[in-house]
Amino acid sequence: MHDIPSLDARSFRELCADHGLAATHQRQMLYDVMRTMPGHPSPEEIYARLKRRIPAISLATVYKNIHLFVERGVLKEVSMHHGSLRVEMNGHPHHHLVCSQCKAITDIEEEDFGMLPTLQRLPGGFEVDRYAIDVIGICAACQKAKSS
Amino acid sequence: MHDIPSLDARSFRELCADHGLAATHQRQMLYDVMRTMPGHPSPEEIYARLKRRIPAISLATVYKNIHLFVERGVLKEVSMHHGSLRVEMNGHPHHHLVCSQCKAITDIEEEDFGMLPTLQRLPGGFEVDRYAIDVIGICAACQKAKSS
DNA sequence: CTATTAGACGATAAGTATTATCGTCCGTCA
DNA sequence: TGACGGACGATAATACTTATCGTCTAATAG
Repeated sequence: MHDIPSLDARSFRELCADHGLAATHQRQMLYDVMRTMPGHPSPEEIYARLKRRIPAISLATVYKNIHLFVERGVLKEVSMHHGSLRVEMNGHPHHHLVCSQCKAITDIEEEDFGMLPTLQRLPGGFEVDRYAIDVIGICAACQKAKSS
Repeated sequence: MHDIPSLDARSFRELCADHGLAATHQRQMLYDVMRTMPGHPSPEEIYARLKRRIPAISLATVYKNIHLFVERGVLKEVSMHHGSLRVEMNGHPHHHLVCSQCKAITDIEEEDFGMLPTLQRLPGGFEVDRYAIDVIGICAACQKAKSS
């Protein structure tokens, strides 16, 4: 178990400057809490822990700043599919093309991949069932909308 | 534009029998609506369309039956990550190991893949940014829990 | 073909997760 | 130092999903 080195205020200011964000105390603490929590905690879990450092913090601030960090490219979302329940009717093995702008999902057959990933090392005891590949990008419609 | 052949009542009954489900009218219409809607519509969108065929249908029935179909293996979820917002702190290129039971997410470095997928064919105009690979299976802890 | 019964249905209340609004406050720059 | 813009916190509002419960229907045994 090794400690995660703490990000000093100076480099946090630089990070913010690079992404056009004001370097506030709340943001630094939020970032630090996220950095030191293992796994991929939910906003609620982050909030609970952050509240221990800044009791007056609000959950809305956590959401607002996570979204802001994502918008400005400081963080990425784990998945593009977290809005609502979606299911597969397509029986063949296939994967997805996901537009990061409009979130549209298009199926793409497994045969259209020339190569499939193969895992060399796995954490002990994990039993693999299948792969799900998301190809993330910008769809034709959103590109058109952007350039206009 | 070709029509999607409609599933007749007989084969729907077989489908249900195979998965231990009662073949109700609502379920058949739900299944049929989902089958004939393009893309991956949300439960609300499915409900809206289904309501045109069965005005008395309830949104709760849509949710209940989608879940039931998923449980029994008739359908699959598009993504394992639709509970709540999760973000990435991990800077390196990496992917995820996802337990389909407990939904835990573990990072896995890109180097641990011997081969990365390559796309041969793309729908015109889609601009690829990156790949996100989920390796779906059962984690060690859930296997232990299952076997005990 | 009918009676029985488990499971399905629909209405609706409740529970999560998330976002918007708004008044106030703080840091920066003139 | 004063004005301004962005950030904050409280809270209301909204979206999404699940639970509950009384009624009804499909499966099936006779």
